[in-house]
Amino acid sequence: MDASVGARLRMVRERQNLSQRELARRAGVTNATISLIESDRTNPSVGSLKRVLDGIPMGLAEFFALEMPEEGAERVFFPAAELVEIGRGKISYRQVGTDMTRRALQILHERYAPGTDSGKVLLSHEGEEGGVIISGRMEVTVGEQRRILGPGDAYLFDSRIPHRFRNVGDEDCVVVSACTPPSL
Amino acid sequence: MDASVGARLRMVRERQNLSQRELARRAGVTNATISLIESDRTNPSVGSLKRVLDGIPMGLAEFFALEMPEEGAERVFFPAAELVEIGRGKISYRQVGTDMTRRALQILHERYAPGTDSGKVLLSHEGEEGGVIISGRMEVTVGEQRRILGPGDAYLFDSRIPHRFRNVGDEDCVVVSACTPPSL
DNA sequence: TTCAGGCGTTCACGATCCTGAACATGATGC
DNA sequence: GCATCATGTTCAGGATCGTGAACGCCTGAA
Repeated sequence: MDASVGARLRMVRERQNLSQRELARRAGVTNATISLIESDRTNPSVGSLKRVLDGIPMGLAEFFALEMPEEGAERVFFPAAELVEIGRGKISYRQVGTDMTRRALQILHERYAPGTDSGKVLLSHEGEEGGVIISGRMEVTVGEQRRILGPGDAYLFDSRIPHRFRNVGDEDCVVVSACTPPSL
Repeated sequence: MDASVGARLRMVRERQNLSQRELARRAGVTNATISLIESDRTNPSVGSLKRVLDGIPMGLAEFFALEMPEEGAERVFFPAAELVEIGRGKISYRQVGTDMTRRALQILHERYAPGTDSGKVLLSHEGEEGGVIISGRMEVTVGEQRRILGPGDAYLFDSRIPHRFRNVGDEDCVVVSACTPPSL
Protein backbone atom coordinates (compact mmCIF):
# COMPACT_ATOMS: atom_id res chain seq x y z
CA MET A 1 0.00 0.00 0.00
CA ASP A 2 2.93 2.34 0.44
CA ALA A 3 4.99 1.41 -2.58
CA SER A 4 6.95 4.23 -4.15
CA VAL A 5 5.33 6.62 -6.56
CA GLY A 6 7.84 5.50 -9.17
CA ALA A 7 6.96 1.83 -8.89
CA ARG A 8 3.28 2.64 -9.10
CA LEU A 9 3.65 4.80 -12.15
CA ARG A 10 5.82 2.27 -13.94
CA MET A 11 3.28 -0.43 -13.23
CA VAL A 12 0.28 1.49 -14.53
CA ARG A 13 2.18 2.70 -17.58
CA GLU A 14 3.38 -0.78 -18.55
CA ARG A 15 -0.07 -2.22 -18.00
CA GLN A 16 -1.30 0.21 -20.64
CA ASN A 17 1.53 -0.72 -23.01
CA LEU A 18 2.69 2.87 -23.16
CA SER A 19 6.29 3.98 -23.59
CA GLN A 20 7.68 6.74 -21.41
CA ARG A 21 7.70 9.05 -24.41
CA GLU A 22 4.15 8.21 -25.45
CA LEU A 23 2.83 8.80 -21.96
CA ALA A 24 4.84 12.01 -21.73
CA ARG A 25 3.35 13.22 -25.01
CA ARG A 26 -0.22 12.50 -23.85
CA ALA A 27 0.40 14.10 -20.48
CA GLY A 28 2.17 17.16 -21.82
CA VAL A 29 5.41 16.60 -19.93
CA THR A 30 8.84 15.47 -21.05
CA ASN A 31 9.97 11.88 -21.18
CA ALA A 32 12.75 12.76 -18.76
CA THR A 33 10.14 13.59 -16.17
CA ILE A 34 8.57 10.16 -16.52
CA SER A 35 11.95 8.49 -16.30
CA LEU A 36 12.97 10.44 -13.20
CA ILE A 37 9.71 9.76 -11.42
CA GLU A 38 9.72 6.05 -12.21
CA SER A 39 13.27 5.65 -10.95
CA ASP A 40 12.45 7.63 -7.79
CA ARG A 41 15.18 10.09 -8.62
CA THR A 42 12.73 12.92 -8.04
CA ASN A 43 9.75 13.60 -5.85
CA PRO A 44 7.08 14.91 -8.19
CA SER A 45 4.67 17.64 -7.21
CA VAL A 46 1.06 16.67 -6.90
CA GLY A 47 0.28 18.82 -9.90
CA SER A 48 2.78 17.19 -12.20
CA LEU A 49 1.81 13.71 -11.06
CA LYS A 50 -1.79 14.57 -11.76
CA ARG A 51 -0.87 15.78 -15.25
CA VAL A 52 0.95 12.51 -15.88
CA LEU A 53 -1.97 10.44 -14.65
CA ASP A 54 -4.35 12.44 -16.82
CA GLY A 55 -2.51 10.89 -19.75
CA ILE A 56 -3.36 7.37 -18.62
CA PRO A 57 -6.06 8.41 -17.65
CA MET A 58 -6.28 7.65 -13.94
CA GLY A 59 -7.23 9.66 -10.86
CA LEU A 60 -4.95 10.33 -7.94
CA ALA A 61 -7.16 8.41 -5.52
CA GLU A 62 -7.18 5.36 -7.75
CA PHE A 63 -3.43 5.66 -8.23
CA PHE A 64 -2.60 5.68 -4.54
CA ALA A 65 -5.21 3.04 -3.78
CA LEU A 66 -3.61 0.62 -6.20
CA GLU A 67 -2.52 -2.58 -4.59
CA MET A 68 0.98 -3.38 -5.61
CA PRO A 69 1.63 -7.03 -6.42
CA GLU A 70 4.14 -8.92 -4.31
CA GLU A 71 7.65 -8.75 -5.57
CA GLY A 72 7.98 -11.50 -8.15
CA ALA A 73 4.38 -12.57 -7.67
CA GLU A 74 2.62 -13.52 -10.84
CA ARG A 75 -0.14 -11.29 -12.06
CA VAL A 76 -3.47 -13.07 -11.92
CA PHE A 77 -6.27 -10.53 -12.20
CA PHE A 78 -6.83 -8.10 -15.03
CA PRO A 79 -9.53 -5.44 -14.64
CA ALA A 80 -11.50 -4.72 -17.79
CA ALA A 81 -9.99 -1.25 -17.98
CA GLU A 82 -6.58 -2.81 -18.46
CA LEU A 83 -7.58 -4.95 -21.40
CA VAL A 84 -6.43 -2.34 -23.87
CA GLU A 85 -7.97 -2.49 -27.31
CA ILE A 86 -5.27 -3.12 -29.88
CA GLY A 87 -6.95 -3.34 -33.29
CA ARG A 88 -9.34 -0.97 -34.98
CA GLY A 89 -12.01 -1.40 -37.63
CA LYS A 90 -12.77 -4.90 -38.80
CA ILE A 91 -11.06 -6.79 -36.03
CA SER A 92 -10.12 -5.52 -32.62
CA TYR A 93 -9.02 -7.52 -29.67
CA ARG A 94 -8.24 -6.95 -26.04
CA GLN A 95 -5.41 -9.05 -24.76
CA VAL A 96 -5.43 -10.44 -21.23
CA GLY A 97 -2.06 -9.45 -19.88
CA THR A 98 1.04 -8.31 -21.68
CA ASP A 99 4.54 -9.67 -21.98
CA MET A 100 3.43 -12.74 -23.91
CA THR A 101 7.04 -13.81 -24.37
CA ARG A 102 7.06 -15.41 -20.96
CA ARG A 103 3.66 -17.00 -21.06
CA ALA A 104 2.36 -20.25 -22.44
CA LEU A 105 -1.23 -19.16 -22.82
CA GLN A 106 -2.68 -16.17 -24.62
CA ILE A 107 -6.22 -15.00 -24.08
CA LEU A 108 -7.99 -12.43 -26.23
CA HIS A 109 -11.30 -10.65 -26.02
CA GLU A 110 -12.00 -10.14 -29.72
CA ARG A 111 -14.57 -8.27 -31.74
CA TYR A 112 -15.16 -9.06 -35.42
CA ALA A 113 -17.07 -6.64 -37.60
CA PRO A 114 -19.68 -8.13 -40.00
CA GLY A 115 -18.04 -9.71 -43.04
CA THR A 116 -14.68 -10.16 -41.37
CA ASP A 117 -12.76 -13.14 -42.72
CA SER A 118 -9.49 -14.52 -41.39
CA GLY A 119 -8.62 -15.31 -45.03
CA LYS A 120 -9.22 -17.84 -47.75
CA VAL A 121 -5.83 -19.41 -47.10
CA LEU A 122 -6.47 -21.57 -44.11
CA LEU A 123 -4.28 -20.91 -41.06
CA SER A 124 -2.07 -23.60 -39.58
CA HIS A 125 0.46 -23.37 -36.77
CA GLU A 126 1.71 -25.16 -33.69
CA GLY A 127 -0.36 -25.35 -30.53
CA GLU A 128 -4.01 -25.46 -29.60
CA GLU A 129 -6.70 -22.85 -29.59
CA GLY A 130 -10.27 -22.49 -28.46
CA GLY A 131 -12.90 -19.94 -27.59
CA VAL A 132 -16.47 -19.08 -26.69
CA ILE A 133 -18.83 -16.88 -28.70
CA ILE A 134 -20.28 -14.13 -26.54
CA SER A 135 -22.52 -12.39 -29.05
CA GLY A 136 -23.13 -12.43 -32.80
CA ARG A 137 -22.57 -15.35 -35.14
CA MET A 138 -19.32 -16.80 -36.46
CA GLU A 139 -18.65 -19.39 -39.11
CA VAL A 140 -15.73 -21.52 -38.02
CA THR A 141 -14.00 -23.94 -40.38
CA VAL A 142 -11.57 -26.48 -38.94
CA GLY A 143 -10.27 -29.13 -41.33
CA GLU A 144 -13.30 -30.70 -42.96
CA GLN A 145 -15.68 -29.39 -40.35
CA ARG A 146 -17.65 -26.21 -40.73
CA ARG A 147 -20.16 -24.81 -38.28
CA ILE A 148 -21.91 -21.54 -37.54
CA LEU A 149 -21.57 -20.70 -33.87
CA GLY A 150 -23.77 -18.37 -31.85
CA PRO A 151 -23.73 -16.99 -28.30
CA GLY A 152 -22.65 -19.63 -25.83
CA ASP A 153 -21.19 -21.91 -28.48
CA ALA A 154 -17.52 -22.75 -28.28
CA TYR A 155 -14.68 -24.37 -30.19
CA LEU A 156 -11.37 -26.06 -29.39
CA PHE A 157 -8.90 -27.66 -31.78
CA ASP A 158 -5.28 -28.40 -32.61
CA SER A 159 -3.93 -25.35 -34.42
CA ARG A 160 -2.07 -27.51 -36.92
CA ILE A 161 -5.42 -28.32 -38.51
CA PRO A 162 -6.07 -25.64 -41.14
CA HIS A 163 -8.76 -23.27 -39.88
CA ARG A 164 -10.68 -20.15 -40.81
CA PHE A 165 -13.04 -17.69 -39.14
CA ARG A 166 -15.77 -15.63 -40.83
CA ASN A 167 -18.37 -13.39 -39.32
CA VAL A 168 -21.34 -14.29 -41.50
CA GLY A 169 -23.85 -12.37 -39.42
CA ASP A 170 -24.88 -8.74 -39.84
CA GLU A 171 -23.67 -7.58 -36.47
CA ASP A 172 -20.40 -7.57 -34.56
CA CYS A 173 -19.31 -10.92 -33.21
CA VAL A 174 -17.59 -10.96 -29.84
CA VAL A 175 -15.44 -13.92 -28.89
CA VAL A 176 -13.21 -14.82 -25.99
CA SER A 177 -10.45 -16.95 -27.40
CA ALA A 178 -7.37 -18.64 -26.08
CA CYS A 179 -4.36 -20.21 -27.71
CA THR A 180 -1.15 -21.84 -26.63
CA PRO A 181 1.57 -20.99 -27.27
CA PRO A 182 0.89 -17.28 -27.89
CA SER A 183 0.79 -16.47 -31.59
CA LEU A 184 0.54 -13.01 -33.07
CA MET B 1 -13.77 14.87 -6.71
CA ASP B 2 -11.20 17.22 -8.21
CA ALA B 3 -11.16 19.92 -5.58
CA SER B 4 -7.81 21.57 -4.99
CA VAL B 5 -5.24 20.01 -2.74
CA GLY B 6 -5.39 23.10 -0.59
CA ALA B 7 -9.13 22.90 -0.03
CA ARG B 8 -8.87 19.23 0.81
CA LEU B 9 -6.08 19.74 3.31
CA ARG B 10 -7.84 22.63 4.99
CA MET B 11 -10.98 20.55 5.33
CA VAL B 12 -9.30 17.54 6.88
CA ARG B 13 -7.20 19.70 9.19
CA GLU B 14 -10.17 21.67 10.46
CA ARG B 15 -12.20 18.52 10.93
CA GLN B 16 -9.49 17.38 13.32
CA ASN B 17 -9.49 20.72 15.14
CA LEU B 18 -5.80 21.19 14.41
CA SER B 19 -4.12 24.53 13.85
CA GLN B 20 -1.69 24.96 10.99
CA ARG B 21 1.16 25.08 13.47
CA GLU B 22 0.05 22.00 15.37
CA LEU B 23 -0.32 19.98 12.21
CA ALA B 24 3.04 21.27 11.00
CA ARG B 25 4.66 20.20 14.25
CA ARG B 26 3.20 16.68 14.03
CA ALA B 27 4.14 16.36 10.41
CA GLY B 28 7.63 17.74 10.80
CA VAL B 29 7.19 20.62 8.36
CA THR B 30 6.85 24.35 8.88
CA ASN B 31 3.58 26.14 9.39
CA ALA B 32 4.35 28.22 6.32
CA THR B 33 4.20 25.07 4.23
CA ILE B 34 0.73 24.27 5.50
CA SER B 35 -0.41 27.81 4.87
CA LEU B 36 0.97 27.87 1.33
CA ILE B 37 -0.55 24.52 0.45
CA GLU B 38 -3.96 25.38 1.83
CA SER B 39 -4.08 28.65 -0.06
CA ASP B 40 -2.97 26.92 -3.26
CA ARG B 41 0.00 29.24 -3.49
CA THR B 42 2.28 26.24 -3.96
CA ASN B 43 2.04 22.85 -5.55
CA PRO B 44 3.40 20.42 -2.98
CA SER B 45 5.45 17.42 -3.90
CA VAL B 46 3.90 14.05 -3.26
CA GLY B 47 6.51 13.43 -0.60
CA SER B 48 5.77 16.56 1.39
CA LEU B 49 2.03 16.10 1.09
CA LYS B 50 2.46 12.57 2.39
CA ARG B 51 4.49 13.86 5.34
CA VAL B 52 1.75 16.35 6.13
CA LEU B 53 -0.96 13.70 5.92
CA ASP B 54 1.07 11.40 8.16
CA GLY B 55 0.48 14.00 10.85
CA ILE B 56 -3.29 13.65 10.57
CA PRO B 57 -2.90 10.69 10.02
CA MET B 58 -4.42 9.92 6.64
CA GLY B 59 -3.26 8.08 3.54
CA LEU B 60 -2.88 9.63 0.11
CA ALA B 61 -5.57 7.43 -1.40
CA GLU B 62 -8.07 8.37 1.27
CA PHE B 63 -7.12 12.03 0.89
CA PHE B 64 -7.75 12.16 -2.84
CA ALA B 65 -10.85 9.99 -2.57
CA LEU B 66 -12.45 12.43 -0.14
CA GLU B 67 -15.72 13.78 -1.35
CA MET B 68 -15.77 17.49 -0.96
CA PRO B 69 -19.03 18.86 0.41
CA GLU B 70 -21.04 21.22 -1.73
CA GLU B 71 -20.28 24.84 -1.19
CA GLY B 72 -22.38 25.91 1.74
CA ALA B 73 -23.91 22.47 2.18
CA GLU B 74 -24.36 21.37 5.76
CA ARG B 75 -22.28 18.52 7.02
CA VAL B 76 -24.44 15.58 8.02
CA PHE B 77 -22.25 12.48 8.36
CA PHE B 78 -19.29 12.07 10.65
CA PRO B 79 -17.12 8.96 10.28
CA ALA B 80 -15.88 7.51 13.55
CA ALA B 81 -12.33 8.48 12.64
CA GLU B 82 -13.33 12.13 12.70
CA LEU B 83 -14.79 12.05 16.17
CA VAL B 84 -11.54 13.22 17.68
CA GLU B 85 -10.96 12.43 21.33
CA ILE B 86 -10.63 15.63 23.24
CA GLY B 87 -10.07 14.73 26.88
CA ARG B 88 -7.58 12.38 28.48
CA GLY B 89 -7.56 10.37 31.67
CA LYS B 90 -10.72 10.43 33.73
CA ILE B 91 -13.09 11.82 31.18
CA SER B 92 -12.68 11.88 27.46
CA TYR B 93 -15.27 12.65 24.88
CA ARG B 94 -15.59 12.60 21.13
CA GLN B 95 -17.63 15.42 19.77
CA VAL B 96 -19.87 14.92 16.75
CA GLY B 97 -18.90 17.80 14.49
CA THR B 98 -17.04 20.97 15.25
CA ASP B 99 -17.89 24.63 15.07
CA MET B 100 -20.49 24.38 17.81
CA THR B 101 -21.03 28.14 17.67
CA ARG B 102 -23.43 27.72 14.79
CA ARG B 103 -25.30 24.69 16.00
CA ALA B 104 -28.20 24.22 18.34
CA LEU B 105 -27.43 20.63 19.28
CA GLN B 106 -24.24 19.12 20.62
CA ILE B 107 -23.61 15.40 20.65
CA LEU B 108 -20.76 13.73 22.50
CA HIS B 109 -19.44 10.20 22.67
CA GLU B 110 -18.06 10.19 26.18
CA ARG B 111 -15.99 7.83 28.28
CA TYR B 112 -15.85 8.13 32.06
CA ALA B 113 -13.12 6.32 34.00
CA PRO B 114 -14.15 4.53 37.22
CA GLY B 115 -14.70 6.96 40.06
CA THR B 116 -15.23 9.94 37.82
CA ASP B 117 -17.52 12.53 39.34
CA SER B 118 -18.90 15.65 37.65
CA GLY B 119 -18.59 17.33 41.06
CA LYS B 120 -20.40 17.69 44.33
CA VAL B 121 -21.71 21.06 43.30
CA LEU B 122 -24.64 20.19 41.14
CA LEU B 123 -24.60 21.60 37.61
CA SER B 124 -27.33 23.84 36.33
CA HIS B 125 -27.63 25.70 33.07
CA GLU B 126 -30.05 26.56 30.30
CA GLY B 127 -31.27 23.94 27.84
CA GLU B 128 -31.97 20.24 27.81
CA GLU B 129 -29.73 17.24 27.84
CA GLY B 130 -30.03 13.50 27.53
CA GLY B 131 -28.10 10.38 26.71
CA VAL B 132 -27.87 6.63 26.51
CA ILE B 133 -25.46 4.40 28.43
CA ILE B 134 -23.53 2.14 26.09
CA SER B 135 -21.42 0.22 28.56
CA GLY B 136 -20.52 0.39 32.24
CA ARG B 137 -22.63 1.87 35.02
CA MET B 138 -23.34 5.48 35.85
CA GLU B 139 -25.04 7.09 38.83
CA VAL B 140 -27.10 10.01 37.61
CA THR B 141 -28.60 12.52 39.99
CA VAL B 142 -31.18 14.98 38.70
CA GLY B 143 -32.92 17.16 41.23
CA GLU B 144 -34.31 14.81 43.86
CA GLN B 145 -33.99 11.77 41.68
CA ARG B 146 -31.02 9.43 41.72
CA ARG B 147 -30.58 6.29 39.67
CA ILE B 148 -27.82 3.92 38.61
CA LEU B 149 -27.99 3.40 34.89
CA GLY B 150 -26.51 0.49 32.91
CA PRO B 151 -26.14 -0.40 29.26
CA GLY B 152 -29.24 0.53 27.30
CA ASP B 153 -30.56 2.86 29.99
CA ALA B 154 -31.04 6.48 29.12
CA TYR B 155 -31.79 9.88 30.64
CA LEU B 156 -33.32 13.15 29.52
CA PHE B 157 -33.98 16.28 31.57
CA ASP B 158 -34.12 20.05 31.68
CA SER B 159 -30.59 21.27 32.34
CA ARG B 160 -31.83 23.90 34.75
CA ILE B 161 -32.49 21.12 37.23
CA PRO B 162 -29.28 20.61 39.24
CA HIS B 163 -27.60 17.39 38.12
CA ARG B 164 -24.53 15.24 38.69
CA PHE B 165 -22.86 12.24 37.12
CA ARG B 166 -20.70 9.63 38.86
CA ASN B 167 -19.21 6.45 37.51
CA VAL B 168 -19.79 4.16 40.48
CA GLY B 169 -18.75 1.00 38.65
CA ASP B 170 -15.28 -0.46 38.42
CA GLU B 171 -14.94 -0.14 34.67
CA ASP B 172 -15.13 2.64 32.13
CA CYS B 173 -18.58 3.93 31.36
CA VAL B 174 -19.35 4.93 27.80
CA VAL B 175 -22.23 7.27 27.08
CA VAL B 176 -23.63 8.97 24.06
CA SER B 177 -25.04 12.26 25.21
CA ALA B 178 -26.70 15.24 23.64
CA CYS B 179 -27.49 18.71 24.83
CA THR B 180 -29.03 21.84 23.47
CA PRO B 181 -27.79 24.48 23.26
CA PRO B 182 -24.13 23.40 23.14
CA SER B 183 -22.39 23.94 26.45
CA LEU B 184 -18.69 23.51 27.13
C1' DT C 1 -4.38 49.19 29.51
C1' DT C 2 -0.28 45.91 28.58
C1' DC C 3 1.45 41.56 28.05
C1' DA C 4 1.70 36.89 26.48
C1' DG C 5 0.39 33.43 23.43
C1' DG C 6 -1.84 31.39 19.37
C1' DC C 7 -3.63 32.15 14.87
C1' DG C 8 -2.81 32.50 9.58
C1' DT C 9 0.03 35.06 6.27
C1' DT C 10 4.15 36.91 3.83
C1' DC C 11 9.03 37.11 2.36
C1' DA C 12 14.09 35.97 0.93
C1' DC C 13 16.83 32.26 0.09
C1' DG C 14 18.69 27.53 -0.26
C1' DA C 15 16.92 23.01 -1.93
C1' DT C 16 14.48 20.51 -5.31
C1' DC C 17 11.90 19.78 -9.42
C1' DC C 18 11.04 19.85 -14.52
C1' DT C 19 12.71 20.81 -18.98
C1' DG C 20 15.27 20.38 -23.44
C1' DA C 21 18.90 18.06 -25.40
C1' DA C 22 22.08 14.83 -25.48
C1' DC C 23 23.49 9.86 -24.72
C1' DA C 24 23.57 4.53 -24.86
C1' DT C 25 21.27 0.41 -26.12
C1' DG C 26 18.55 -2.83 -28.79
C1' DA C 27 15.49 -4.11 -32.68
C1' DT C 28 14.44 -3.86 -37.56
C1' DG C 29 15.28 -3.51 -42.39
C1' DC C 30 18.21 -2.55 -46.48
C1' DG D 1 27.80 -4.23 -42.53
C1' DC D 2 25.06 0.38 -42.08
C1' DA D 3 21.22 3.27 -41.26
C1' DT D 4 16.98 4.05 -38.89
C1' DC D 5 13.81 4.03 -35.38
C1' DA D 6 12.18 3.48 -30.60
C1' DT D 7 13.36 2.74 -26.03
C1' DG D 8 15.12 4.35 -21.24
C1' DT D 9 18.77 7.17 -19.08
C1' DT D 10 21.68 11.24 -17.92
C1' DC D 11 22.90 16.19 -17.58
C1' DA D 12 22.96 21.62 -17.06
C1' DG D 13 19.99 25.26 -16.02
C1' DG D 14 15.79 27.91 -15.27
C1' DA D 15 11.52 27.39 -12.60
C1' DT D 16 9.36 26.10 -8.44
C1' DC D 17 9.06 24.44 -3.81
C1' DG D 18 10.01 24.36 1.36
C1' DT D 19 12.25 26.68 5.13
C1' DG D 20 13.10 29.99 8.91
C1' DA D 21 11.90 34.32 10.47
C1' DA D 22 9.40 37.88 10.32
C1' DC D 23 4.54 40.26 10.25
C1' DG D 24 -0.42 41.68 11.67
C1' DC D 25 -4.44 40.21 13.99
C1' DC D 26 -7.08 38.42 17.71
C1' DT D 27 -8.20 36.63 22.51
C1' DG D 28 -7.56 36.10 27.32
C1' DA D 29 -5.06 37.14 31.65
C1' DA D 30 -2.74 40.26 34.68
